[in-house]
Amino acid sequence: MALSMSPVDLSAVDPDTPVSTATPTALVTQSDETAPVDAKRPGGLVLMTRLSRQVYQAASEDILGMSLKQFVLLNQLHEDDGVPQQQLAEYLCLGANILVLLLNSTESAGWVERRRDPADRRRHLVHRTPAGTAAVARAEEAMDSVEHRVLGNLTPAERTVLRGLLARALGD
Amino acid sequence: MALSMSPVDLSAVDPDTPVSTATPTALVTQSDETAPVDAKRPGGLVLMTRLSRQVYQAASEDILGMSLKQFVLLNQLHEDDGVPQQQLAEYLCLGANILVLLLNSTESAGWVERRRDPADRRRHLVHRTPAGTAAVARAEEAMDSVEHRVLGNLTPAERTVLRGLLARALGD
DNA sequence: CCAATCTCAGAACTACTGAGATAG
DNA sequence: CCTATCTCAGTAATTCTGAGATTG
Repeated sequence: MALSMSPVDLSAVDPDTPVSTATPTALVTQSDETAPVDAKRPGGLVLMTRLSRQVYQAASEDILGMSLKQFVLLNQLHEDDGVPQQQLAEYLCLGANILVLLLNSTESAGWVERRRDPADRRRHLVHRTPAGTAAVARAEEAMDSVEHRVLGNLTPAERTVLRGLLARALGD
Repeated sequence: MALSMSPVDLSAVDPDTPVSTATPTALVTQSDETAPVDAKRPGGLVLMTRLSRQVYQAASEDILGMSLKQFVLLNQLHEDDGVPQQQLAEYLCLGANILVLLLNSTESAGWVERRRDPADRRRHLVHRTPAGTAAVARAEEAMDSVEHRVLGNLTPAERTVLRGLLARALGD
C-alpha cells in the first residue's frame, strides 16, 4: 500500500460525469491557465470557498456536540503526546491569540489540558483528555452524516481521492 | 525517498474506461484501508476547513483588489443575464440578508447593478457591470498566485481533478 | 389576507490589534 | 537586555435575529 508521501491515486475517480465540460477528455487536457476564464468556469479556490461554507453551516454545534473548530482541534491532538500551541496554530491556520480563546473554551469543557513543557517552560503542551477522545468519537459519527450531505454527489472512491488531494495540498 | 515529483497517471481518469461496472460502494468500503490507521486520519471535511482558511488568509483584500466574497459573487454574475438574489444566496451559501449587505458594498463600488425583474417585480435581478468585469479580470490574476501558493504541492493535473471533484460535489 | 422577495437595524459572535506576563 | 511563547482586553468586522416594506 502506498505511503503517505506518494501522489494520489486518481484512478479511483469515476469519470462518468465529466465535470461540466463539453468534451469528456477535457477533464485532464484543459489544465492550461491560458484558457479564457469566464464566469462559467470558477477557479478551484472559489469552489472550495463555497463548499467549505456548506460544511460550516451543516456542521453546526447542535449536530456535532461541539463547535467545528473544536472538532478540528481535537482531531489534531492525542492523549499521550502534547502539541505546543504554536504548532497547533500553524496547523489549524489560526493566529496564536485566537487559538488561546479556542483552548480556553475547550479546556473548560474538559476535552483538552494544557501542561507546561518541562524542556522549555515557556511552552504549553496541549493534550487531549479521555473525555475529549470520547467527545470527538461521538462527533465523528455526526460528521459522517454531514459528509454524506455535503459530498453526496461524489462516490466513495471520489471522496477518497478528494481527501488525498486535500491532504497533499496541505503537505501532510 | 522519492515523492511528489512523480507524475500522476492521468490516463486513469480518462473516460474511455468503462464506467461503474462495479458498484461504486464496493470500491471503498474500507475506510481504514488495509492498515489500521494509527493516528486517526482527519476526515476530508476537516482538511477542507483547514485549506479554505488558508485561502481566506492568502486572498486578502489587498491582493485581490476586492474582498474574497465579492470575488466569488462577481464570478457568478454576467453582464447580460441577471440573477435573482435568492438564487445567488443559495449559490453562494449565504443568507439572503447577508447577501444584501454584500450587494450594497459591491454596488457602491460600481461592480454590480440591481434591476427589478419586469416579470415579477418583487425580485431584483443582479447584473455585473463592465467595470465589474474588468475588476474581476484583474482579481483573477491575483487569484492565480494565491492558488500557486495554496495548491503548490499539487501538480496541474491534480488541481484539475480537484476542481472537477469540487464542482461535482457542488452539483454544478 | 397571505406568501414571496428584498431590506435593514440591533444583538451576538468572531477575528484582529496591541500591550502585558513569564521563561530562556 | 532581548527574544520567544502564551494571555488577554479593547476594537473592528462579520453573521444572525427579527421586524418592516413592497409586490403577486
